[in-house]
Amino acid sequence: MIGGMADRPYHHGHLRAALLAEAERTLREEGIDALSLRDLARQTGVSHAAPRRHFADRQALLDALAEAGFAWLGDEVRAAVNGASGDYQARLRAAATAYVRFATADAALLQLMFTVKNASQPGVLPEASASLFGAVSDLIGQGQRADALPPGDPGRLRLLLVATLQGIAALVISGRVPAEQTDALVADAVALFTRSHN
Amino acid sequence: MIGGMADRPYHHGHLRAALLAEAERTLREEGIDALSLRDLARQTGVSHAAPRRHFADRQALLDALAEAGFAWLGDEVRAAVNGASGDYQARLRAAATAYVRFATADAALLQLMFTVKNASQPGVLPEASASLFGAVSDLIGQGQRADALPPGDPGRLRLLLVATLQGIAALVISGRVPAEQTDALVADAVALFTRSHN
DNA sequence: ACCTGAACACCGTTCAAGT
DNA sequence: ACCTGAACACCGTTCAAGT
Repeated sequence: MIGGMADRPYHHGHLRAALLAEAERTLREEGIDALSLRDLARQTGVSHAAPRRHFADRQALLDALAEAGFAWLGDEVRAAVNGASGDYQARLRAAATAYVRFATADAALLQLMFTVKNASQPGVLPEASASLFGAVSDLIGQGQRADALPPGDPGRLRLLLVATLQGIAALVISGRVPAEQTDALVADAVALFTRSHN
Repeated sequence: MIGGMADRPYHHGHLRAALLAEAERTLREEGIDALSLRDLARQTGVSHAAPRRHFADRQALLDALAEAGFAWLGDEVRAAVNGASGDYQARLRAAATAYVRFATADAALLQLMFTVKNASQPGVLPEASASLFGAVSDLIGQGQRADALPPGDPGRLRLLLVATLQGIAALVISGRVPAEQTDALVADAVALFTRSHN
């Protein structure tokens, strides 16, 4: 045997996780068009048909990526809220900033999360996004109890807040908002929600 | 000659327009994954290499579709504003509803408009979206003059309004907002902007 | 249970050649 | 100026077979 590299055993052992990690990197660095199952198999050192065991088709892989993305974004938003000091508006701004930062750092992933033709397993993605929506729900509840947000159906207010953050992210990603204006726009959005309530 | 159908002449004559029309239909009815240059050529009755004369590559076709989409959406929003009767809030709501209706009726096209990896011709897409942004700018100006919208930089308010509409559309398209709740969410958004100013 | 290798039907893109 | 036909290097997906 020349070269001395230990041969990978016939069974990879962590193929599913390896594929997901490699896919996330490719998605972030090169965009969704560069994401091919064959290429992923090549970079992971298995045959082109091996991924089939773990992902029924390309869409199943994309769904899994979106699912992981929701969990991750939910964690980021929660961490930003918990780590922020200051009044309610400051905490809301921290959460909003974390959201938009995630969106610009991993634009293709965010887009994947908010498109979803038809999840292979119906109900999986709504469940995954519940983590994010739950974090925002907590934040809404706090704001309404502190009279820092307008009263009314918290569910609709939550949707409206997520929509606004999502929309800002979309504008930044598409280049219609220059990167320097991002923070100001986020601050404007937060001010709009907390207007005459601080 | 059997069948009697007049043979298409060697030169199609309106190939570019025919390709765009067919592409718009496919995009709307079957989504972006079903949009292939070869299939488009087939359905238009030319060889698979013919589209190359009019669109350098697949991305150039997508850019052209996005460009047309912006012009169309701008027209829709303008028409809604002009056709609405009632106070300012009613006109703003009409515009917002037109936007979201467009988004849900042609989800894949809207997504194309707000992704844009890198337009083949830099500057073409920003120019096309100016039609939409101009319509919204007019609406913002009217609102601020009538004291129906908060004062401040109209440019930022415009971005924020577009972001909110875009975000609502994204939530509806991804199925996170049920279709029945769409109108209520749009009304909430409009109320948020005009709050304590009507 | 997990992976390989060959096969099939598609793509986008290129380019010499035809009208 | 516009379109064709063959060619190239890719895909996703399927399936019998190997370990």
